[in-house]
Amino acid sequence: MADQHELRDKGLRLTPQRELVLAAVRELGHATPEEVAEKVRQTHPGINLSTVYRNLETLENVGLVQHTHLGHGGATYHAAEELTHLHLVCGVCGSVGDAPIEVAANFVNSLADDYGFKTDVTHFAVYGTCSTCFKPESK
Amino acid sequence: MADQHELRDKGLRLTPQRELVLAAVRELGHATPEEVAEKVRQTHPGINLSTVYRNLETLENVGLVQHTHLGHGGATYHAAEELTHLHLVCGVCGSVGDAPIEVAANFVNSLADDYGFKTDVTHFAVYGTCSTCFKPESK
DNA sequence: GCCTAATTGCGAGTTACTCGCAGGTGTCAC
DNA sequence: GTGACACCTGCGAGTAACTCGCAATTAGGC
Repeated sequence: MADQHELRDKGLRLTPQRELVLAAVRELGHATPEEVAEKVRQTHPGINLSTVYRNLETLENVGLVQHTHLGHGGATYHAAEELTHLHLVCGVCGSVGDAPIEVAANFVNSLADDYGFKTDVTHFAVYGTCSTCFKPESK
Repeated sequence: MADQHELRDKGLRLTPQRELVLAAVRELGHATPEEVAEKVRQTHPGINLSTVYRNLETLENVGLVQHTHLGHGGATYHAAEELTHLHLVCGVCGSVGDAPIEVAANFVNSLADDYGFKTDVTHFAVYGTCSTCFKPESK
């Protein structure tokens, strides 16, 4: 773990709470702040929700985690090194699927060429209907 | 306006408040529930925020308006007939640009072919950095 | 070990909605 | 035009998800 390095470089400290928040994000894959808090409480019951929110923000500034909007409204956090796929959110069943970012390569390039817009495909989910829900349920 | 038709078909009524909410959405283009409420209050000051929220939801069920996630968390509403473009949200300056849905056609097709996922590109914004913010500001 | 600034926990405050209820009012039937 | 009913509205209370200020604590450099 060279996480300390990332933090210290910015004059930040590596506290037990911060380590636990980062570990929780890494372990959970996708997680809302509340889920992270719950996970952290398993090993450090006294941790405050504010602390979780603040650490998530701090870790994001440092670049160790990133947030994504999967729907509803709240943000979902990921470890930065996991962000190699985009999210397919099904509006019917609510499931979240993954797809490699390469699928969007052409799309990203068109946007860059035609609009000068540099897209971060992983930040927002891709909304639609998954194969399971789209197939006419017989009837 | 055949809006009445859409509503009555589902046993719903066309009240003045409902009409105003729909008119406000059409006039504003993109609007948050609060912006809609403010707009409606210009001609009908007594309208309640709950009423705006409920009507937005009702109109969405009927298919006259749709909501999109442009960022932050809250939803933004559009008249259904206006949803012919996708939104390019700049993470730096916060501006919202438009691009025709055709740009995403290939992307949507790949997702459909490879994952059976039927994408609704307009539901979530496309996040990134706009041309203005991306160009190194001289300096 | 000491000192300073970054952090934490806590409680209060804010924002954006959501809900239940009682009275009001479009619509349809006649 | 009149009546009746179910849909709507306004209102106030309630909730979820954060955010903030502050005093006490503690990581890290020396």
